Amino acid sequence: MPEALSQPRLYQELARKLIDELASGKYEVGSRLPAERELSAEHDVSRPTVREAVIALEVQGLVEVRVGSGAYVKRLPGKGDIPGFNVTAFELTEARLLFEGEAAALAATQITDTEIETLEQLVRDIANENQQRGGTEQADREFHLTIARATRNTAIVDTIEALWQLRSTSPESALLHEKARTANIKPVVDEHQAVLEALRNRDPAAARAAMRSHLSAVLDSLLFATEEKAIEEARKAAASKRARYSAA
Amino acid sequence: MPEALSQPRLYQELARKLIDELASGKYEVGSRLPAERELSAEHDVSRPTVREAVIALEVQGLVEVRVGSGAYVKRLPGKGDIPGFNVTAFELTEARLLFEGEAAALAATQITDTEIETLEQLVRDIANENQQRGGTEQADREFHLTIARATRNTAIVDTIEALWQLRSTSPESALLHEKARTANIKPVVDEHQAVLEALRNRDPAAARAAMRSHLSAVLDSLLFATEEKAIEEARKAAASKRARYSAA
DNA sequence: CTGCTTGAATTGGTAAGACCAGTTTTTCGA
DNA sequence: TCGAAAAACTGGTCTTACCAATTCAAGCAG
Repeated sequence: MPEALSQPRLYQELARKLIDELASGKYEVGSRLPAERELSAEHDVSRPTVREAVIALEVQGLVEVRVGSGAYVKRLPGKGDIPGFNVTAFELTEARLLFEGEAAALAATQITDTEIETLEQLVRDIANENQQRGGTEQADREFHLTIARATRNTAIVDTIEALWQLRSTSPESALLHEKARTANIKPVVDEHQAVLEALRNRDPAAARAAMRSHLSAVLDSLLFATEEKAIEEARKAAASKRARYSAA
Repeated sequence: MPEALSQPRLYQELARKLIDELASGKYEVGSRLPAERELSAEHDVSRPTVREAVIALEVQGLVEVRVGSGAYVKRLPGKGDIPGFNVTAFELTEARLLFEGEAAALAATQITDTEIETLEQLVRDIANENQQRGGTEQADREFHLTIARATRNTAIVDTIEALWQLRSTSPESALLHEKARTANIKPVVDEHQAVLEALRNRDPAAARAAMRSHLSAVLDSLLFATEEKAIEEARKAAASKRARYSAA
């Protein structure tokens, strides 16, 4: 089930090398990368492979290629650009606690009756999903994204979508969530119901509080699902960190 | 200076087509895309080009290619995945107002003295950047990212990095920001200084307020820089929206 | 008939070579 | 000295070829 690591592909290896070189400061922003033919010889791969790697960087917005001129550094890579770097489920949920809380508050000022109805149906769907063993969490995701869309802000929708994608991208994160979820069913429905209620009343503060409360519960269940000693320390630290933030 | 649109590349055109097909529901999540050779014939391009397009989708997490088997749909594209779809500068800044405000609050509970010093230097750098004509805003970006890193949460850092990247990705957004920035220099330094002061005092509520105030001012300058009639409506709507959210 | 083995067909991975179309640099004549 | 033509360079794309992993069905063994 851990499904074998996909066989490494040359272009990914090369892309990784290039990103590392960028991160190491070998090339400045605005400077030109070596020509494809040079990189080809330098790393002992074919030109198509170099092209594939460069395209990978381009899609990530790291470089910009100009026809007939070359590939230029657009920005330097951050941690998020280094493949194999996984955010933990804790970090992810903490980020959602902060961001989705605010999104819910903003949504409360913009949401339509139609969207409220959609959310009501989704809460029912979530209850159903929890019944079956292999719940897909599709309804859960849709619930949160519907709220995001209710902010009428594309950037916010994109951001929250990205966070959900991270959740499935990071294997560790996905597993831990599944483990925690199956052990803790009913509260989830109630919590979503509370968020919905606050939105129905167009109460930003209540929506924020309900969403934070929900994700705070998720965070707790994650911490609970982790029993290793080493994590125990992190657990306490996280709780204390959250307490100080919430108090403000 | 708007520098001509980069000559279209075939792989991008094909990637766009494929994304549209995914969005239209032609392929379900988990299903397999046609073989490279088929797509090659179908769209009348060479196989290398197909490979480049598929890699573009892969880097965006839309598909997963399995050696010897095929490319499988991993998730369906959201708005953010459709090239040419630009979030407006307003949306972007509004999102930052929400998210970075919270990040600053959390950072206030975690930030180190060293980081405070770094921020002090960055505020000075920002002042310098504003002096020169073609300010790069590099220090500005670094200031905000340093605060993000002080949250000790990778997901938060990634998110805020992504928002800054969006800013440069969207041409419209970048232009408007530049226009607004040159017309409004000094306040920026003061506002950053206020954020820094709150962080120095480890005051989450003050940090949140200062950051929101700063981005609120940015939002105002953006609105001010826009004079078209059509936008005037949106301007009032945005202001009212923000007011209701802030009041909560 | 069932189940396992085996090998052909399919599919992605990579390389090499060629030619085109822009861009940049060099060269050389006015 | 300056400007225009030419050469060199760079990315864009195609074609062909062969390798490696995966699939799947035919065929053999039980």
